[in-house]
Amino acid sequence: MARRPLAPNRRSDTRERILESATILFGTRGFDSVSLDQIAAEVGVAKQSLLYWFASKDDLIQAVLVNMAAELTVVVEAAIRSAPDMPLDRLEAVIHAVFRPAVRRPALLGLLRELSRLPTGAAEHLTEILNPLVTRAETWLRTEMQAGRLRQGDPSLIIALVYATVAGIATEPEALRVVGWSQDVIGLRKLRNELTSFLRAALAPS
Amino acid sequence: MARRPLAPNRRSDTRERILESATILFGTRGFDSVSLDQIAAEVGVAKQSLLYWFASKDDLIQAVLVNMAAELTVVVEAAIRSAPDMPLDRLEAVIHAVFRPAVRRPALLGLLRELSRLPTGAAEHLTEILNPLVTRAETWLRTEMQAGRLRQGDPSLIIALVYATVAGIATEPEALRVVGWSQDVIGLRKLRNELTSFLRAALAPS
DNA sequence: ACGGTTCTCTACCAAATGGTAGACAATCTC
DNA sequence: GAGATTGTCTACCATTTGGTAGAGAACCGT
Repeated sequence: MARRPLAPNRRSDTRERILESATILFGTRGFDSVSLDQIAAEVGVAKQSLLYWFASKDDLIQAVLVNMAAELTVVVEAAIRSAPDMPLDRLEAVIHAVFRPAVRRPALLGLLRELSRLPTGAAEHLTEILNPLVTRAETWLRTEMQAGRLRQGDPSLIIALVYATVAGIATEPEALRVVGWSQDVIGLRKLRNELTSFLRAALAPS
Repeated sequence: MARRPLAPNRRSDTRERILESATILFGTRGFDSVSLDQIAAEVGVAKQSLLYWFASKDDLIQAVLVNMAAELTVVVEAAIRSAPDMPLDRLEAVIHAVFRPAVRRPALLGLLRELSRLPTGAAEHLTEILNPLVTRAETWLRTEMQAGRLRQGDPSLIIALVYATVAGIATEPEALRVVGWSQDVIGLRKLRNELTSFLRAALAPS
């Protein structure tokens, strides 16, 4: 005796609502710390409805990650296309693009922190999506360096450092409270700006 | 019928062995993903021996964190005392000091990533230990800036950014494999060096 | 020698977890 | 209107989890 009748439109939006809630919960508290029951309660459905849309918890995790990777890809690609031509300005535009969805939904970047604890099989799928993005950024950096518009350096290392910093910033603001800061002093936006100014200083051609 | 007789020396070293194994497991896989059974198996004792030395899992977590914080404090203080007088050199020495225990035991920095998921009550205790360290670094940076030996900036933001980067680097190397890098290309040591060179570029007096 | 302390163990337990089976209602197709 | 499809639910289950109870061995001080 299903109490909630089907929505008037043909397809239900339950899948999207599950993905959204799961993204937030997984991003803030981690895969293993969030149970299917908690996600279901957040969405407002029974746990078995989750398992109707996603065959297992690992499936749901994978879907959340692919979703996040796709969203990041879109905003980054858009930023690259529309950004100014000067490499440092373009770099700043991309950084801002990465942070923009996170300003509205900080949990998105929190997922980056979880990349080291993927369910088996999810890694390959994600690599397929993220690797082209990274490779593209790498070749772009290298080209600009050879043109003398950026200081010489190892593109892989630079990207890795930026990635690590963004993932680390995503552990905020909870972690920073522990060492004695408030969110007012250290905000996501301030940290993003500090990161870009660091990048400018480190990469400006000498 | 305890099969293993007591060690010849009076105090058993079980507590230390538990702390060491718990540090590695918690640091690599997170608090919630590691069960007491797994830690006990790693140490080679029964789970109930864990609960003899630590009243609960939260107690063990807190002990691990306090241990880590104390170790970090020691190496940082030592680096500050013995480091050269030039602020950028001293900064580099401190960064190296923070990474040194991690080179031998990467899981130690992984704990930083877990600071946002503390059991209730552990936060205050940790703040007591870490906050003085941060405050001291902050005032030191401010003094050097006023003396014109470092570029002007917000000390809190700089420290937060460095902290975020270190915590992010700690999510390596697993996470970086996902975006298509090998550990050979991006190592802990290389990232550390890149971080210090970024800091030098960003903080050198103009 | 003996009683207390220290330390480790086996045996359980209640709760939570991911997942299965299957009933049932609303809708679509014909 | 009949049957298939879609979507949600209740009921249940095996396993794992953090934690308790308590026995017993080795060692200590006296």
